[in-house]
Amino acid sequence: MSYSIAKCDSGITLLGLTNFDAAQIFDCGQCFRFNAVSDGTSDIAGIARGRYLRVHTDGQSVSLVGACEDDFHSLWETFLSLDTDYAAVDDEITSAFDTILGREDEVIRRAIKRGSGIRILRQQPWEALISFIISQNNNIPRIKKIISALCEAYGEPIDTPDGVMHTFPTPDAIAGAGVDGIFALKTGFRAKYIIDAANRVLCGECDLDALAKPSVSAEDSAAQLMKINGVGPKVAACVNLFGLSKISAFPVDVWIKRVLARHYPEGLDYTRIGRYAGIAQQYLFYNERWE
DNA sequence: CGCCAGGCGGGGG
DNA sequence: CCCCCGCCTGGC
Repeated sequence: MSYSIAKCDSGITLLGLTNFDAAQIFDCGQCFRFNAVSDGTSDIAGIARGRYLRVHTDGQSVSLVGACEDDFHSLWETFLSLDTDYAAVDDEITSAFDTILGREDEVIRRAIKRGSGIRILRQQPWEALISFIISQNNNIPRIKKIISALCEAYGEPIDTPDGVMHTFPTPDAIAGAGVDGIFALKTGFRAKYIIDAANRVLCGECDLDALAKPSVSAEDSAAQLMKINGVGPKVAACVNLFGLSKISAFPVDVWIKRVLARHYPEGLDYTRIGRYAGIAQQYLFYNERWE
């Protein structure tokens, strides 16, 4: 999985990086704030961790446009999960499925092959929490629209090469908006959930930094998150997986239910997949969603 | 018009 | 404990 970092005219280039496909990573539904840059390139750009990131892909190499090495080590290496050996992860997932089913599983092999460029982004816990509360009973275009409106209304503006963009609003900013302010952004019945989340985070009742500690299990973390009104098992699992680095979390949504019914009619005990279950979930999801 | 979209809370059986 | 309904909104 070794790759090298080089400076280039536009930023930094990552050479020899495998298991990395920007289109898959930013289009597999884990993240709602990145989009194709509309300038003829197939670059993908957005705001993460309060900073602008633009990913350019050119054949074998991936470059982070406008980034310097310090940015890479302090932000993007972690955000993009480049410290994880996905080839090793894939092997472990494959053998876990074989063990659970007691046979060679072609379904997970195909899903891994198709989604081989996916990496789980390490998003900020607070952003993941609000994003997946908004995602419930909703579709991706509208989720993106609502989150964008939320950032424009209550985030901080930052200048980028693509114009003014906005950071994700703080719990304080969202709580200050009140239910009416959040409802005005077309969040519908989720407005009161979003405010409840902000209030619980602000008063310390929900301590996201504490939940992010590796010593806190995914189960304990989910139990804490589900005290928030509007957070059930699915949203909690997504926050664990995408915001709290708890990669064993396995969100079960309608697409995964479809996968289980169609491809594992004899049943699949996904609680036995193990420490990389969340990555397996992404492969299965991606394979089903964009079949 | 009705139905659905990456769920969840609340009520009734 | 499980099942089922309603829910904001936009797109079809």
